[in-house]
Amino acid sequence: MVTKGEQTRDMIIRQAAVVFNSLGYFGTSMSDIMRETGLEKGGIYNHFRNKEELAVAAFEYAISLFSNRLEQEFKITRNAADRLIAYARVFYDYYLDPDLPGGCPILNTAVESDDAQPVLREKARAAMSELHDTICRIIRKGIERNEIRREVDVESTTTILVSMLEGALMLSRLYGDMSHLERTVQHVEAFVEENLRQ
Amino acid sequence: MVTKGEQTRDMIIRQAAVVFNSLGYFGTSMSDIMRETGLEKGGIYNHFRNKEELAVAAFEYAISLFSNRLEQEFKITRNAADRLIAYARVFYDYYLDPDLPGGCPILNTAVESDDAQPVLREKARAAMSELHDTICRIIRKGIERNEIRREVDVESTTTILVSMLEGALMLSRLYGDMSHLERTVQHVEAFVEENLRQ
Amino acid sequence: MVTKGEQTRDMIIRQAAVVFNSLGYFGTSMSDIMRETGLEKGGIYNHFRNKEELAVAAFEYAISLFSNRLEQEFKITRNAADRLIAYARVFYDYYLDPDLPGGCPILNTAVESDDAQPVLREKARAAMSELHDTICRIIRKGIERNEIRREVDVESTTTILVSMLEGALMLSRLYGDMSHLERTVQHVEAFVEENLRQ
Amino acid sequence: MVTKGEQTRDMIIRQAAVVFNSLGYFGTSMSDIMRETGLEKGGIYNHFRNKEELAVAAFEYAISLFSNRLEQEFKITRNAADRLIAYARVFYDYYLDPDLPGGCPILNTAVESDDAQPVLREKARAAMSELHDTICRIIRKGIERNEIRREVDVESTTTILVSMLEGALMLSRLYGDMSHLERTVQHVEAFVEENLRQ
DNA sequence: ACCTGCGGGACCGCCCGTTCGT
DNA sequence: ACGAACGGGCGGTCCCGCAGGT
Repeated sequence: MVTKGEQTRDMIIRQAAVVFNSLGYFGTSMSDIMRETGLEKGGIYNHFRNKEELAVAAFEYAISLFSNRLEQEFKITRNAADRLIAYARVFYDYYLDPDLPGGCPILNTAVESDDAQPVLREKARAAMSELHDTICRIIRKGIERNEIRREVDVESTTTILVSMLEGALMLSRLYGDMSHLERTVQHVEAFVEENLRQ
Repeated sequence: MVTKGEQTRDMIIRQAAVVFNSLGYFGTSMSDIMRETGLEKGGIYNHFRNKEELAVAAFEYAISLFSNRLEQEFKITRNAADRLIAYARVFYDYYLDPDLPGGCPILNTAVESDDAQPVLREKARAAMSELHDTICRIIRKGIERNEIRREVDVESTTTILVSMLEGALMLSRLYGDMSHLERTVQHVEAFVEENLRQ
Repeated sequence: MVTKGEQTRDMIIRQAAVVFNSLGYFGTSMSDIMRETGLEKGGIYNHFRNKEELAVAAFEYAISLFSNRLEQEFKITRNAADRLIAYARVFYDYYLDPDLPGGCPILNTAVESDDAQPVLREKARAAMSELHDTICRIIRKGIERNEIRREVDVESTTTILVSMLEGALMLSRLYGDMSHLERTVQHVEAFVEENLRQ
Repeated sequence: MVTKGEQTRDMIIRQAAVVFNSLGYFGTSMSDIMRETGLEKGGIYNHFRNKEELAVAAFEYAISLFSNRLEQEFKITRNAADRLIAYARVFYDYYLDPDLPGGCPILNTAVESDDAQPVLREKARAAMSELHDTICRIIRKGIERNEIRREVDVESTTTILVSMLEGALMLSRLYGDMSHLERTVQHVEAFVEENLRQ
């Protein structure tokens, strides 16, 4: 059973995720959250001890949205090489129709959180590692299943794929121009076919 | 002749660039700048109308530092294919020994500045375009000089190179682990030799 | 029911009215209000969006105090000619035992508020118009009731009475010498008897 | 001989008088004076020890302008009764074509200066006394010369005349409506003819 | 001798994140 | 869940002294 309080908490998280991902941790004030949720300060602080705790919850929610997209894609894509292409396309689709405005939450948090925000930084690391590991696992499984060439350097390829798409999403968002992501997806497709697929 | 005021102004910019690139625009307070410069508020606001004007000056200074590195590298590298590799290595070197702590100022500013910071956003766009155009020009000249293959898609290749290295620098910084940049540089080297070099 | 917040808000207004009427809008700092109310900045800004909003509320409170005095006098004075004399005496009494130190709030605000303080200026205009209209109405009713001579110029007489007493209060306050108001009240009495009373 | 320095000092005073009379002592910043004079801070502080000293000089200059007007009128008006009317008309003319925007400097200073501005307050008192004494002297001389009735109360009449016109100028300025001063001048004319003139 | 403008530091009005009584 | 109160920090402006150049 879901209590009223949990519903409110979830609503706050959903709304806060939008604001935090758009304006950043420092750029977002609790007043912004108040406006967006329609709650008073006390109502929010009832559910979260402080701004950071809320930001962490919102970040994890944002990550879960993106992960769900990936899972969804991977459900309908069994071949490892295809999955890597699907992964690239998820970034492209995410740009066109994002769950949250403001770009990739992991990159946003990684860039903004410094030594003064260790908790968020750690969360960003964990989320990025999760993404990295997912790609690694796909490649490794692909090698096992003879869908991907045996000589491929798993770690290195993963780094390339992740870097490229994070960078391309950032570029497309900076210019409001999807062509950067478009080209990157095409490049990933060619790269997979020429260098990875068995 | 350089007046005392200009010297002070430059000093403020240099110190501010460090802080802004580490903590971000919102994360940086004027008190941080005061502490770093050793000046009082009045002393700083004598040279800059407001925080944004200082941030813009600091950003432009940060960009100039990175550009100088690139130029320096390009001075000792004539071949276009070698220049692209040199470009990748500049990111790697920048990570190991950065002019400013905090990573790539362009990416930082691109990620943090939203619709509420239009001036900084535009500056980030301009700086990124400058970088993009530099790479484009190298490839195009390489094609003219028969150093790079005729069939190479200039724009697309540039997007890939820029995305990959911005993304890789972000990854290496997030983990404090240079291996991401290392692998990316190796990948760029291979990519240049196999796909670009004539 | 009166909430705690309303009580506090009223208290702030009462205290602020004292300070604003003494030191003026610019001369009063929020720290002055803090000291007087015993509240912290946040406690005050909870109830008023900004200094101007507080100043307006304080001004309206100050006006209401003076209006109450007038009403009180007019309750016990039915004859129009007597009421005009009572009106003059209210200024005299107000000097001797003011609700707020600092003189006439309307004159203070009229003099200090310029084009940069349009809201306060408008409030001062409205309050002065209210006062003017009150005197006008008394004279007009007095003419209807044959208490005041038919040939009296209502508007002109009102202007004279208002000007004279505002000016006299200012003079008495400038010198700390009630004789200016004393003489003016005597003059009003003579003026009413010789020129106005039927 | 007038040195360059004295010229500059006078120019500063003239410009400052405009600003101080418009915005008040607190409402005027030294930057306002800088903008108006075109001088730098040091250039101003060379001639005046601090803001207050400048304000005092500007006030005295403003007073002198008004006094000159009065003197001018009194030069061409020998009869005492006529002089009192002329005095009223000077206020009217001053409203229509002021030497300085912002109304009567004496009233402005009297209203704004409180216990925190003892020097300005004293200057305002002195200037008002000067005006008061001038009117007193006219009436007294008028009595001596049989231009004004013997039984007139000099002090009281002066207070009435001064109060009325200061008040009326304030009213006309508050509303931007000269009719208040117009009526007051007419009333003074009638008052002089009926009550004062021999 | 005179002016310029740099730098200081207190203070401004305001908003922040937070606590706690209701 | 509200909203009053907190207290400190925000970006920014103030007035002013003083070193240094002409």
